[in-house]
Amino acid sequence: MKYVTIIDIANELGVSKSTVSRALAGDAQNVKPETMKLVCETAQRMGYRRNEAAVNLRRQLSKTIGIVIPEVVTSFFMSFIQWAQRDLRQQGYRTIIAVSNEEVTQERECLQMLEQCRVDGILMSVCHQSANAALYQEIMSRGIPMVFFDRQVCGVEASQVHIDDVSASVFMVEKLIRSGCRRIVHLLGPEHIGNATDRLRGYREVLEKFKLPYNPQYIVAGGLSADEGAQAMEEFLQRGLAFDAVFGFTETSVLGAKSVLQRMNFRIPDDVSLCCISGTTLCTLVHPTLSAVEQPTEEMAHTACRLLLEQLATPGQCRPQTVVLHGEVVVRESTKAVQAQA
Amino acid sequence: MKYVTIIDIANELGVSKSTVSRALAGDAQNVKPETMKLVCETAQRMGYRRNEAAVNLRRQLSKTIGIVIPEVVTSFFMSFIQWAQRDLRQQGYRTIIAVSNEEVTQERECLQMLEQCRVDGILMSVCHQSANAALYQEIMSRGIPMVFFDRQVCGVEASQVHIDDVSASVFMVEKLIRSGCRRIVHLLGPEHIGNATDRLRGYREVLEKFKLPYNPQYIVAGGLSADEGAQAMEEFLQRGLAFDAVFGFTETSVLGAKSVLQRMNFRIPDDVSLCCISGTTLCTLVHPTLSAVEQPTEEMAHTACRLLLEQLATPGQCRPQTVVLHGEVVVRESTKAVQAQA
DNA sequence: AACGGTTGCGGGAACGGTTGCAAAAAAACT
DNA sequence: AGTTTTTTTGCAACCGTTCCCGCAACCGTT
Repeated sequence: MKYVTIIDIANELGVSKSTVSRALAGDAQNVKPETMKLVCETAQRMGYRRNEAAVNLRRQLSKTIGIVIPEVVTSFFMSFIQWAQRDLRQQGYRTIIAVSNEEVTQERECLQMLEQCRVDGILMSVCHQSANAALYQEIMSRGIPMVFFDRQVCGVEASQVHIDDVSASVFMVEKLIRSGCRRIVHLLGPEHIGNATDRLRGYREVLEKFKLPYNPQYIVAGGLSADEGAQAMEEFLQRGLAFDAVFGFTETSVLGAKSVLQRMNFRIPDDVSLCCISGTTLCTLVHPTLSAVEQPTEEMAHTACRLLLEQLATPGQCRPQTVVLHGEVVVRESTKAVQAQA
Repeated sequence: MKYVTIIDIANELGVSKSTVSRALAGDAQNVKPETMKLVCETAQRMGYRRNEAAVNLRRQLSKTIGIVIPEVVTSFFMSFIQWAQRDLRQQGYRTIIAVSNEEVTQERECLQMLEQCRVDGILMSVCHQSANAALYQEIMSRGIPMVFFDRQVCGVEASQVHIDDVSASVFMVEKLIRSGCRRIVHLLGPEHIGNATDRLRGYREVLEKFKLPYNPQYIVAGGLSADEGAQAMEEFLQRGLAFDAVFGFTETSVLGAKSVLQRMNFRIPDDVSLCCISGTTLCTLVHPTLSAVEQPTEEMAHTACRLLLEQLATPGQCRPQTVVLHGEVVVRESTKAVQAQA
């Protein structure tokens, strides 16, 4: 239970703790090579582990970045974290992960915890586009840079990185229409997630462009989870309306809808085309594989880290900037081929 | 960039920092109710955030548990973390998550980092059954309790919690045989994961019990990922052997195999039954839904936390204990119904 | 021998909280 | 009023590390 400290090492060797500290820090300027070697070996031998708490306290910074994500079900956030951790670690930063579980109050607790741990910066994907906006501002006003990724946040002057939801939607829905679909159901995302509005807007833009009627009956709240998606699908089926495609806010909800349809023996894509935005590897694991606008996860992580690291390097200097990435439409088996020009 | 400290609050109110500290700690014994109220309000107003580093340094403990997981692709570990976090938070513990990416050296770095952060205990799922065993021992000998979950670890005297892989295997394979399958391919897990051996043993036991021949040709190294599973499946198909079922070490590898089979128009389960151990929600999202022995994720998390918390409560007292949980066989669409008794 | 410069090291004050102990203040007894 | 008891507060040490400052030893130069 007792950890070895630099004082223990100092006593062991009959030198001062300053020397030990310098030796372990590799300060070649101020410590003789032999001493350095001796100290490091003794530290190794005695099983010394630096006490981060002491370092943080003294240095007034933690070399730690907090990452807040809304959920751990989809692989997107997990994969984002993996990329981000790699980038951050390369710059000597640790990461501490907090999950808000899509709940505003839990999100607040997460942020408070991160502040207590004196994180140097925060990468954040919000669970509500505006509910905690004031808190974000407060944190940033204390000098802790935040970069928001994936989910857009409203009314906060901060760096953001997300995909162009409108055009992602446009691309995907156009693909559907060009493949012959005319009555497209949209599984709408939760209204408190800004991206949902944009994706719906893209959907409507395409209908307009192709002079197709917009019928609100074809819009169902599909939530985020597979269960919600399944429920939404059943709800729509109740309405008894003809349809030939389902375009979903997110992967999981479409997969929920998919299982409902397959259970009712709809053929995919012959009877119904399926597609969504924000696809991950999951899309390739299901059958038929799911057409989707893929999140550029790696790029998003790189960008978010870059924006954050820039702010950390030049405190208070950087103006917030928003980077909009482009998702890649990947057509797979769940949508029909684009037909020859009519 | 400057945080408010208890000294700032003390100066503001003209009291000592001891009083502020006690007031914020809610020490009703030693501080007048009015003072307490005043201090708390001022702290609130000034935007005070306790410095965890200072507390940890003074208290010689961090109230933090480290969780090390091998990967972030499958939802199992994510979901485990979520449950564990809930239990631990209830007892006042924070969590810090580290990912070893299935690499022994990265796992060592993770553990070193956790030690530096002076975590009070570690929940761990290893990436190799024995490679870092000495390190685990060393950590535990320093008085940091570790509990190993899901993946078994060899040659270490520590608490573990995992499912009964042999009987899980037995149950699943028996189901296959009772549903009429006779030539069952097994996608073997990596040899450095102890559970793989047990699952293979279960497979063999059933064959023996039913007096079916064991043919090593039907065992293919299926790895962990979907890609590896797909590759293994193709490798097996090359052999040109007849088969009517695939039983896999894990979900993802079977899903990889599944996409290969479906691309080649095998009907599931009519031509080939599919099933695996260690299924998560993913099994219900694919089509046809996948029969599997489900991980009792929640129970495993509860148990692991309980074992760890017990050790934390009575330092050095608890003998290591191994808890073996039972997975639940969930039959879904990818396997045929069990036939009437022959 | 005296000089400035470099090198290598030790002393000690921070960093922000907690906590045992003593002292002061307030309350409750004679 | 004085005494005891209780409540409330302040003092100071401490946790492990960093880092500024100062000291001594040694160097080569004059």
